[in-house]
Amino acid sequence: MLRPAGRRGLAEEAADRIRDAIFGGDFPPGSALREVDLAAQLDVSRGSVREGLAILEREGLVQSEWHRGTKVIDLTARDAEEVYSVRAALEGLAGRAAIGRVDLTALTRLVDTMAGGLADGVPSENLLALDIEFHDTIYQATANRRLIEAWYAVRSQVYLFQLTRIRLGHNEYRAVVVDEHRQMVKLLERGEAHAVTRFAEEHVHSALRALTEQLSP
Amino acid sequence: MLRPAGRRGLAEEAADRIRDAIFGGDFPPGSALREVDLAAQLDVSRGSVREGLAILEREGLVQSEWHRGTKVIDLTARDAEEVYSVRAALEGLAGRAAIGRVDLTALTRLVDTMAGGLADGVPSENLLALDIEFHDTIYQATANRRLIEAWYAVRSQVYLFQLTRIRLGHNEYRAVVVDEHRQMVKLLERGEAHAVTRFAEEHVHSALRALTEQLSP
DNA sequence: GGACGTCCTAATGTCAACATTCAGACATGT
DNA sequence: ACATGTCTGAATGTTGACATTAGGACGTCC
Repeated sequence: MLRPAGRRGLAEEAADRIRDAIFGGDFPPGSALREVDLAAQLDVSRGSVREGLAILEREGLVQSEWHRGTKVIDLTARDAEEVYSVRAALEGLAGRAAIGRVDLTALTRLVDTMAGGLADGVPSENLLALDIEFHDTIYQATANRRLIEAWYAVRSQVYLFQLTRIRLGHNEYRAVVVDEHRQMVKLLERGEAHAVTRFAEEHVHSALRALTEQLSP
Repeated sequence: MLRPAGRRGLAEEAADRIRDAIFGGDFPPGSALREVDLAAQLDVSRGSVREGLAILEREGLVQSEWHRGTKVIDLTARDAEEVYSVRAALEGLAGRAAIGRVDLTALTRLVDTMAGGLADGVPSENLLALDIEFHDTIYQATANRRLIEAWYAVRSQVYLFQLTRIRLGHNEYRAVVVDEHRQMVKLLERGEAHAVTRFAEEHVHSALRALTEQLSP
């Protein structure tokens, strides 16, 4: 009943800090991440920072070039399209595979918390955290390690894109989050694979549409 | 017209050598990859080997645990199911996105080479290399970097699984490769997204079935 | 003024020494 | 015999020094 206890190294720690800093806006898209600076700020060796940056590159949050350093990714409309088209395929598969395995009460609780927060005027960033946790729960339920890996490879990028969606698009996000996720729970409960797949994909595509409207003009 | 010239570091080099060794059977599934040994054999520092192993972990070929070293992945039926279900979703998306962009003559040439090799009694390993190149071509044509990344995250595992399919299953692979890929080209030419998606997914699932028949009994 | 070659600097790439952790062998006590 | 505690060796984790590279600043030549 006990999950294996995991120790962590400085690289994971560094990756966490840098990721949070990127989400927090300390390193805007396109900015350079210098290993020496990061090492000094985090008080770890450059080697550990390097390894941490490799983790973030795996998540697609940053990009490294030979002897040219690593930069935070850009957030162009094309990038959004790439990320969300892959995400749609993954969410479709995940939804299908999660039928009969997800803890529906846990999902409902998450949606209820979102609804409550929405009514109480909680900042959209917090709703987004619940949003992601909702999808994490589904992926975990599939117990498909490769699928979960593939999700992690876009998750941070999704997070970053959704943050800009929130920050640029006023209340558009708040207007749809709760309903869309509650609908997803309902379909998962009904258990029709085809319907779940289609809705999950549509859920992602609608997010993309909302985003591109704010990126291009 | 010129692609940017890419320099490479020792880490990529090390990753290539180790990957080839795994494919070649020098490190069977489950075996340990000791950094000191590898560093000595490759005549590079442990740091570079470490970074190379991180690359292979990104490809899903090996798995590392904190202070417990890295091992080559296992090839259980469950692992095959995980890899191929994700691959099916990706191939479906890739096929759809490649319509109208992929170089159909290049694909045809690949299939023809396969057919010729099949008739000439070329080893199945070579056919497999062409098989993978066929799919690489499709993914590249999509110009979707995230999709290509996701493909790279399963590609080496697919390679390894297909190698065991070849080595255990005598001529089952040779009997279907050419026809399936020629059919794929035909559908890509016709350009109906739904048909391409469905066939690409089925193509992967049939490979999974052939594989599980040889892994479980 | 523009094309070219030469430095110089600031960053990354590589390495070898040191620190830490794990897993098993062994001993001890009950 | 079993459980527990201790030790040890072999591996990984971490670090700081050194090597290499990219790209700009500068000067020269035409």
